[in-house]
Amino acid sequence: MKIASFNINGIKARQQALCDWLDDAQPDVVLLQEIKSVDENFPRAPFEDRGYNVETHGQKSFNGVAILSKRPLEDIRRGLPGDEDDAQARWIEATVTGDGAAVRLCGLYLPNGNPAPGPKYDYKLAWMDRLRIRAAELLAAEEPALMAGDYNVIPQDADAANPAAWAEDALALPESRAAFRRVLHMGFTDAFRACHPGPGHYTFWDYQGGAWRRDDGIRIDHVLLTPQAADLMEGCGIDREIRGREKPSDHVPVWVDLDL
DNA sequence: ATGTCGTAACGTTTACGA
Repeated sequence: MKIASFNINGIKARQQALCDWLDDAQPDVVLLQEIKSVDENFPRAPFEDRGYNVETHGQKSFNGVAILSKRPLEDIRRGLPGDEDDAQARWIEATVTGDGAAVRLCGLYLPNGNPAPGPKYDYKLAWMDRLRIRAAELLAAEEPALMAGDYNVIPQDADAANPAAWAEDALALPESRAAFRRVLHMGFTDAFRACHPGPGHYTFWDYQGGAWRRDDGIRIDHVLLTPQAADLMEGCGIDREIRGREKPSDHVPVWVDLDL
């Protein structure tokens, strides 16, 4: 089962590009971030026509996450637990069952956090602490599960073409990296790193300054696997090529193939 | 030339978030 994560930067603007990629890549599941749409306005038809079930958790203008799945989605939950006053749509969960096993899917859009320091950075770190608590619950279940999405964290200098340019940025500050490591070290596998060690692999290139042309990218979209999911991994990749297409998102998909 | 893009709004332009 091919499961992908893709920050599409606006579903209205990306509908055609997303459909073109779906037709090429044929993922079984896609976890979407930054749909920038309320649920009522999400264009479901082009995806349902392609055989996907669609579940959204949107808000007006900003953020918003969704799941597309060729197999039925069960036990859907919206919102990251731990703060009932948090109105930002950044988390959605569902279970999908393969031929053998089931996997719990968590799609996330972690706060950017800039400018740091400041209230937005405080919100990012608080959100990461809530993520850690939900992650601990997933591990305790001892079942296949994954948390995939735009983490807005550059884990190590090797995950940036120009790490010096990001040194003071909320995506790379030591506290951001420590919070990400804290989750990883509980027992998750960074799926892409497990398959592809070494530098030069990115999932985001800024629209500005010719970042794509210069390959000035960063790796901030991640798939974290519980041990039971990691044992099922048959491959992982980044669909880098689509960043060069017409009207691209500034992110590209990262995917994992699980033997479910 | 704050150099790009997407979204919303008292819209033919500005503000915000990224």
